[in-house]
Amino acid sequence: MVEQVRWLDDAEQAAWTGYRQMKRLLDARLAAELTAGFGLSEPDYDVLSLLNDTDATRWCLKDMAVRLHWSPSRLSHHIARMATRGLLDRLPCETDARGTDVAISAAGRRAIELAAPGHVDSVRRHVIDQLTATDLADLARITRKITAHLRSLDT
Amino acid sequence: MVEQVRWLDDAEQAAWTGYRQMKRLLDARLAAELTAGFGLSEPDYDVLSLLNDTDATRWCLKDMAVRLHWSPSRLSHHIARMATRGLLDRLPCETDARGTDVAISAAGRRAIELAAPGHVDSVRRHVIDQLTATDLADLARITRKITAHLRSLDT
DNA sequence: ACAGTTTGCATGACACGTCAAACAAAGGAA
DNA sequence: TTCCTTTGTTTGACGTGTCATGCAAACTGT
Repeated sequence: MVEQVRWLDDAEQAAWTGYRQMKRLLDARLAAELTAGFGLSEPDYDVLSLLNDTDATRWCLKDMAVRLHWSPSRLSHHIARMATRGLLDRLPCETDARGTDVAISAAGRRAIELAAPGHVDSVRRHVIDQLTATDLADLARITRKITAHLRSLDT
Repeated sequence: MVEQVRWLDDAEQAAWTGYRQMKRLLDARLAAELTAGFGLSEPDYDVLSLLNDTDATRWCLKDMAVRLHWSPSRLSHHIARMATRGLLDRLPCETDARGTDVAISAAGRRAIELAAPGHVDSVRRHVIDQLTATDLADLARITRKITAHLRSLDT
């Protein structure tokens, strides 16, 4: 007995393929501008923003992973890559001998402070400025619904 | 002279971070269900869908790349990987000795016909069913605006 | 016909992210 | 204490996507 498949109708297709196309083009564009202008990837940007914007001078990986919503493995790999580039320093955690702390380096601070205005400008030009206030509210509402649904599946 | 940076206000932040979070969670979820259920990745799915849904028994890489909006390099890499898994066959193009044609294999056809209903169901459960008809129209409109803007930059 | 350019694709090096496995330190129960 | 489990991190293998490069076939102008 084959279950009936409900394929997507035109309106559903328009939303879904629209999302997929926007995602591909937008991510490529933002990554390209960030890399070309400042030699940073989006993950680099996220890590450095966290380290630069908060008062804490050091973060342990565990807390960073939660804050960034990254897997521990991903964070470990990425921190290792960034450390070899001199963007940050790894230090042994003082309160837990298993842990590793991360601190932003002078080069990392220079990089993020140079890149931040340009990246915000990219987001503004390619996203915010293309949409009305209503669009922005709609997008926030839509993404909130789907995000909430997906988070509820993991509990 | 430092230019003034217009950081994102709350409404803009809500839309932008909402999009980024949804993207990460949604992509991870859909990829996981597709892989776990059918051993296909999303790129696999896109390629096989194209080969299976159209009347043409073979496609040349060039045309596929345009149709999928993929870079030639990406397509070449991916076709190579899929060919080693037996999902499709590579044939010399008959009208252009430089070209390569691709045809779906029996295994590839089985895979896509098995996976398609499940994948559509994933999309329906995690996206379509979470949104109202208004949401879907809003999403289509928003993505169309941004996609059109980004495409206009490449011309 | 021939030289120069363009086109179609393959390849290698690399960055990114996932999973599974490994490991030492920490914590808890006896 | 001793044992067992959990936790924090690292590592390796792999799939994926990008860029730069290489190369042969196709095209173009003379």
